[in-house]
Amino acid sequence: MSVTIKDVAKILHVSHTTVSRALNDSPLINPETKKRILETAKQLNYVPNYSARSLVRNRSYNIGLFFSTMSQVTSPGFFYETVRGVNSVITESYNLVVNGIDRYADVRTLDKRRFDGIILMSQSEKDDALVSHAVEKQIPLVVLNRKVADTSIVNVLSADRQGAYNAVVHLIEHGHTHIAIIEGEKGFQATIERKEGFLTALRDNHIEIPDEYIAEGHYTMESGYTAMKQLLRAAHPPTAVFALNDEMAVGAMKALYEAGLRIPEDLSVIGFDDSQFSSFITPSLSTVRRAIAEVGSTGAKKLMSIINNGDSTGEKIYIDTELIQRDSVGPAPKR
Amino acid sequence: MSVTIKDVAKILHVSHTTVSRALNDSPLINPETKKRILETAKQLNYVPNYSARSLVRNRSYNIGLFFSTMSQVTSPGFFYETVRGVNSVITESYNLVVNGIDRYADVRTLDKRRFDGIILMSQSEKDDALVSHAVEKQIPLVVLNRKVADTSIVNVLSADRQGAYNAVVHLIEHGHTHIAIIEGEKGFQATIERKEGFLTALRDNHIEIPDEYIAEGHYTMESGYTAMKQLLRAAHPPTAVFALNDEMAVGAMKALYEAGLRIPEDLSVIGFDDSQFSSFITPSLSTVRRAIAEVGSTGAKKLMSIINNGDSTGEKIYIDTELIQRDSVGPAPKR
DNA sequence: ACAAGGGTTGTGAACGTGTGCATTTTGTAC
DNA sequence: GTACAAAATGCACACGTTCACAACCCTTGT
Repeated sequence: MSVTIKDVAKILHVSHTTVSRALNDSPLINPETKKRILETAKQLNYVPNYSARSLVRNRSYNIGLFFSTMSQVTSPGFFYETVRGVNSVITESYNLVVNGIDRYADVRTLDKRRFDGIILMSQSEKDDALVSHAVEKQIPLVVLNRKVADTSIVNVLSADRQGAYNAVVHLIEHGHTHIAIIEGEKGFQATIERKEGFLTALRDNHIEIPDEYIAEGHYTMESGYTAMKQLLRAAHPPTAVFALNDEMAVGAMKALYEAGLRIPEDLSVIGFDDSQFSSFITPSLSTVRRAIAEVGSTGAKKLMSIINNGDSTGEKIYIDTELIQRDSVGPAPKR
Repeated sequence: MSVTIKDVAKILHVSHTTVSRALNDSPLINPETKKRILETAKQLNYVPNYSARSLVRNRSYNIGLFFSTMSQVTSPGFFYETVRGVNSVITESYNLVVNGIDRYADVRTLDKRRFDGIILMSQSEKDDALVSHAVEKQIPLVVLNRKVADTSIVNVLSADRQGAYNAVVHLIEHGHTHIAIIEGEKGFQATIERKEGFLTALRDNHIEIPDEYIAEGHYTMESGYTAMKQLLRAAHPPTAVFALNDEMAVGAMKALYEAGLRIPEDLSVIGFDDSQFSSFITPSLSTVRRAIAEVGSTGAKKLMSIINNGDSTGEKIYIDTELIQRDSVGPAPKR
């Protein structure tokens, strides 16, 4: 059926061992015979049988990229960037297997022999079952996006706190001193980090934040809309709003639009995430871009080094964010 | 190291063959011993070695999902929906391997033993190299999104023509008779299909279309913007515009906004694709949603049936689109 | 008691590749 | 030419599983 190393061997009157050595450029082979072998292998269109190779080498050549769930990922852009980042560093001899971990009935069937290593884009604490399983079974693992307690594993995270800090400084540099925040879902790591950055930036610049400048949100457009309405009812309405993600920023903009306020002349808005739509809305939305693809690629690089070199010192790596300046932020209006 | 069927066999004083039979629920086994074996297998946390199984069964248990390229996919939403759709029908025993075919130096290294079947989300004619290779090597193949000449292979396509037809009928039902089109990149299959639907709808309703209602576009926001400006300079400007994708629709809306025209009071706009941002802009954009996830899932089902049942009659399957009604379409203004 | 036959289990080879060790060939120095 | 080392090659087994075939046990009918 398909051509094997034995077929190549037979043609050249050598043993299959020699052919094997030629294909793996072993030092134990005459360069000339090696050349001959490689030539006829190519000519015969030889392709190694990965199953056989995997069996004897005890390597699957599969890298698992798992999301908490496949049916409700954070956002399409988030998903795409992650896959793209990881994919860019995985070499041709490896297969990148993408799945949601909720698709596996039992994480314990995830075997070292089925995956040489696992990259987990974690969005929920439920993933900890997989994490501890991998640790126990000594499957090389890198966790992206969500900080995990175990210090022995590699964690790649977006520096959301610093990004939020920069966003708020950006507002301050435009003269704003009345800056409100629309928070995200309570308890989420992202919410905590981003709010922390917000508060620190204000503190560093000696700006106080009254309670009425803090509005609740749930990362949805609707919640941003109602939050903004609430903020506008404040005794001294803010001149700038920092929404913890872009969806809420859009909701806030809708509320401002309805209230007859202009952006950014009357009020500046800045979001977080740089969602795809941010550049399409009017005015285009200033925001903070998380380098998701870079999170994926550095995670993948780390994983490959763990697999190949066996270095498994856990660490936490932070990937810088980028401030995206568009049209929704302007100078603070005179009072 | 890890537990094999021989380990299980040794404990129960049976042969490894018996264990194998138990695990594959073969009829050639006593239900009672089978039960005993399954129990201890579970207890030992036995996981089958896929490499070994693959080797002897000549099956990789890998399904390849290939995009033309990974670095510049049509849109994040498109990518995500595709993967999600395919993933939803792939069972746990299979690995879904995602990649761009440009990552493979030579498509001929794509082997039947490495992939039991391939799903190709095709966006370019360059993919034909892979198609013909798969046909030649008899690798089960399903091509999504792009019509391919070879009638022997399964093709799953979005019914763009019918979707465009419905969109235009939707405008006509709102009383519009002066309807313009912003075209997409010349030569693209999608452009041809959508324009065809547009023209047929007008013809069926005895509406003429003057040349000045046909504007060129390139699927970008900028091109939609300039196209709209051109359309507004017409002797009798249209009351409705059909943009062949959402990006161009947004560009058109920006041009209308600058011209002081209201949407949909003065002019209605409808797009195509239901991009993520369509619901976030103001006014929210009416559009046509392609059921990408369904394209993926039906393609995957077809592939699995080819793999398992060997039925390989080529066919072209069209997946219906869905008209998404939002706020950018209203009744035609009185003249 | 014995043959027939169904049900259940075991034996041994095979899948394609890599590797430790033995063997042969080549090269070098005397 | 011989001795020895180094280089190159071959042999045989291993990896974990499946499968064809043989072997065994037990029931049933004569």
